[in-house]
Amino acid sequence: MGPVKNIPQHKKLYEILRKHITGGIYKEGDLLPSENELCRLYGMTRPTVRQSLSSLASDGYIRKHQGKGSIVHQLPKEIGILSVSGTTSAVGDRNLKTKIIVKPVLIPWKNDFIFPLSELERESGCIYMERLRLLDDIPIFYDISYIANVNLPRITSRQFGNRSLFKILREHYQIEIKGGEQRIKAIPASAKISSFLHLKKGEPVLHLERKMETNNPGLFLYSSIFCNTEKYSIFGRF
Amino acid sequence: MGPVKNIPQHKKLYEILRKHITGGIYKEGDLLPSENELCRLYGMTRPTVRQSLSSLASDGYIRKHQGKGSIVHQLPKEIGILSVSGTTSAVGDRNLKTKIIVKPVLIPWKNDFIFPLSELERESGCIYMERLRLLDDIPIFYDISYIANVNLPRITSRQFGNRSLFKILREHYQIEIKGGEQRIKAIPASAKISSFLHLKKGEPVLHLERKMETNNPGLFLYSSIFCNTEKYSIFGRF
DNA sequence: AATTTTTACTTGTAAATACATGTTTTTTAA
DNA sequence: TTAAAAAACATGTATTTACAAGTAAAAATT
Repeated sequence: MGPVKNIPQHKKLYEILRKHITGGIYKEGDLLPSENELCRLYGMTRPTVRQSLSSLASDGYIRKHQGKGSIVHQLPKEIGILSVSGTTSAVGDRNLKTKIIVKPVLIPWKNDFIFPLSELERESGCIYMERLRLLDDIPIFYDISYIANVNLPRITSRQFGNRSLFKILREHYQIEIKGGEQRIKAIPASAKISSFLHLKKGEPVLHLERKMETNNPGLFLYSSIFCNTEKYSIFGRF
Repeated sequence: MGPVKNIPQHKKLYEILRKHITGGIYKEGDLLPSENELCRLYGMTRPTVRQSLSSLASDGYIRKHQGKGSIVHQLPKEIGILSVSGTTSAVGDRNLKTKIIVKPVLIPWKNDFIFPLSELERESGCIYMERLRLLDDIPIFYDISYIANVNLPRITSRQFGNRSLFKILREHYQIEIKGGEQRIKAIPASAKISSFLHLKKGEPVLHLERKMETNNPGLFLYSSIFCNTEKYSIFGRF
């Protein structure tokens, strides 16, 4: 068993309400119970409840209105930590598949890597993998992931299957994504990318370069993602 | 004079520290004064100081590390509320120009507008404008803005010049952007877009559709933005 | 009956306090 | 001299209390 962490109360309530919203118990436009009511319901004080609500608001699950209350907001569908919204209809519960193109392997970092690296990261080497993600059997994301090889024993030999990389990192290594930064560009599809994403060469592709921070300071996940945005858009809040 | 609002203390400190960071008083990697020190310096209590710091952290200006302190983080250059990072060098203090293509005019909303509209917005009509924004005389953004015509007297006759639309809304109408959502796609440049952005027709263009929330509930800004991302990337945090 | 005022309830801001937990430096002991 | 222990200091979590300000419903007034 991994180390059982003491989860703070405000995080517990955040998770409870988040699941109630994503699970449909609270629907879009619904008014959440008032802060004082949540205090009574879950035995917390108002500052604690407010911390949960403010996290939910900044993550886009609710809107707060002074004098009114907290109103549930519509959510996009999440793939990994990328949100997608369909251009014609809602993504909903569509068929989501992941295909491993290159299984995790340990390689040296490239000299001109897309983000600056720390010495420790450079020395540790790079765990590299490529994945293709499909929605309704249409390839949407071509994903190249890079992680520094620090404290991730046996990761290159793990069975990934359809499970998310993030899930494996969380469950086996207690690593959670806390946030990150990204650069976004529109580029013409290369021969390789176009074949993976079923596009013609030169057609527009969305390119994301991301650096993700984890609860382990010093450990970052990097990814270079190519998206076919013909039918779906990337959705985000700011 | 417009109504002078009581600005909360945590917001004041947020602004002070934000300006110190963007102004270079605190540089990247610097350790901010500790929470208790900030309390003494600005005569606030720790919860108030913490609220400022947590806002700065969620906006990407600092990173907090338990036991260590708050560390200043590198920032991208902001254009409007879009961040840009150069692919070759930092954007820094480059020449930024705004060119009005279509001056603000009042028109009816299109039936198939990019976002769903409330009845009040539909009835009020739409203030429409088009702008081109250049970095070092290279056109980077082609911007179409839509605002519902509610409580914005004389806006169509105002002189915009180089001033930001956001600045005018803030200074003359006390309207501030609180956040929003966006859809991102890569599309081929149309004839019109390609001529504005100095690209060939069909070349990849980044397309953003944004809905921005304001401090006036019910009032939203909408924009459709086309970006030339050949030399610059859109930068964001998540 | 319609309008205005009051009241109750909502979230927002802020202070004072306490203890937990992670990090760094200093002190102490081997 | 080195290594372990303690202290000092950082942020994290949580409670209690108080009042401000926005909203909506109830009550009073016209």
